[in-house]
Amino acid sequence: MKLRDHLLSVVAFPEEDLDQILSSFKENLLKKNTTLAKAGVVCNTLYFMEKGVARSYYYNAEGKDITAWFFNEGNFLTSMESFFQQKQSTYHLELLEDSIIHSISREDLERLFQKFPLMERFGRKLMIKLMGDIMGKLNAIQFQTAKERYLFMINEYPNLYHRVPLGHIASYLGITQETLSRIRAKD
Amino acid sequence: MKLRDHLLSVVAFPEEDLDQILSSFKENLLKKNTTLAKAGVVCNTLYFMEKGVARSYYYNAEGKDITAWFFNEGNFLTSMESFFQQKQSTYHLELLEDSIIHSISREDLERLFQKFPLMERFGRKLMIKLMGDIMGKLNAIQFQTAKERYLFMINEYPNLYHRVPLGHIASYLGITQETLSRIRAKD
DNA sequence: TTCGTTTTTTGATTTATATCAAAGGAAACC
DNA sequence: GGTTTCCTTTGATATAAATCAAAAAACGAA
Repeated sequence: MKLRDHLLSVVAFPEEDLDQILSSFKENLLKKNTTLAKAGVVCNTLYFMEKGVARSYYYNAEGKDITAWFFNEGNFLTSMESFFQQKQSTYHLELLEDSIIHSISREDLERLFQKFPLMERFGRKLMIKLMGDIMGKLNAIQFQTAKERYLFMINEYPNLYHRVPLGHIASYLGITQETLSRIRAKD
Repeated sequence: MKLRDHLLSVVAFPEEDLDQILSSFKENLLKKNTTLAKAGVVCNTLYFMEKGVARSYYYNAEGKDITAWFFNEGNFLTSMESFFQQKQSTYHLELLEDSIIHSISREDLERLFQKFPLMERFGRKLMIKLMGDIMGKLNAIQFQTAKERYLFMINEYPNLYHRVPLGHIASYLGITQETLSRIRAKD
C-alpha cells in the first residue's frame, strides 16, 4: 500500500496538505538485513513500509535474540518508545526482505504537526491503532496456550508467517523454536 | 492528582482553554463496586480518577474472572478499545474503592478536539503514554517468570498492590492465585 | 458478636512447555 | 557445484506453574 493511500484512509487530508506532507518523506529501496534502528540509540526517524517485511528485536538477559514486533506492508515502523518518547531504543529494527521504505525525521514530522492540525489528528489515530495492535498481542500472550498464540499470529500476519524464519516467530510468541516446530508438525 | 494538574503536566494549555476544557467534565463521588463500563456495550465515557482504584476485567473461555488493567489516582480510565475505536467493550470496568471521578462523554471530547488544537496534541500524547504502559506490561509478561512479573507489578503500581485482592493481581499477571500466594510467602 | 461469605494459604499431583542434544534440510556464498 | 552456515525437526528429560482439594484466615452484614 502506498503512503498516500494510507494517509487518506485515516484522515481526509485536502490535496494541498497531502502534497506537502508527502514531500516531507524520502523514498528508499533498501536491502534485506538493513538496520533501521539500533538498541541504545535514540531513533529519530519514522518509516513507512510500502513493500517488504521488518522486525524489531532485542537480546534478553541470557543473550537470546527475541523478536518484539513484525512490520509488514502498509504500516509505519520505528522503535516506538524511542521515537515517541525520545529515549534510547531498547530494540534493533531490521529488514527481513528487500523493501521500499519512506522515511521522515522527527523534526520534520514535528513541523508537520505544527503546520497541519489534521496531522495531530492523524498522529492520534495512528497511536490508537498501534494501541489496538499491542493490546491484541497482550491478550493473546497473557492467557493462551502455545498453539493458540500461533493461530493468533497467523491471523494477525496472514501474509507474513510463512515468509520469516520460524525462530523469529517463536520468540515473538514467547515460546521456543522446538515447541513451535512441534505445533506445526501436528497439522 | 487533580485533573487540572494532569492536563497541564502534558500540554501547556492557556488558562482560558483550560477553564473551558475543565467545565466539560463532571465530577462524581462514586461507591466501591460501581460499574463504569460493561462488556458488550460501547463505552462512550472517558473517566479521570482523582482518588481511588479501579480495574477492568473480563470472563475468559472457562468463565474465570480475569483482570486486564488496574487504574489508580491521576490517570484516565475507560474501556480503551471500546472508547477509542467505538466498538463493543470486551471489558467490564469497576471501582475497587470509593472514588472521586471526573467524566466526559465522547461527543464532548470530540467537541474539544474540534475547538482546541492543543487538545489533539494532548490526546496524541496521552495515547503515547498509554502505549508505553501497555508495552511495559507486554514485556513483563512475555518473557518473565511468575516472580519477576510480580516484582514488575509492585514497581508499576507501588501504592496499589496491597490494596486490591490477591486474586485480581494474579489474573492480571497471568498466573494463578496459588502461585502468587506462594511467591509472597517466600519473602 | 456471630454466622456466612470471600479471600488466602498450604499440600499433593499433573501437565505444558523448556531445556539439552543431535541429526537432517535448506539456503547462501565463494 | 560444493561447502559452510543457518534453519528446522525430532527425541529424551527436567521444571515451573497449573490444577485439584481442603483448611485457615479475614471480612461484612445482621
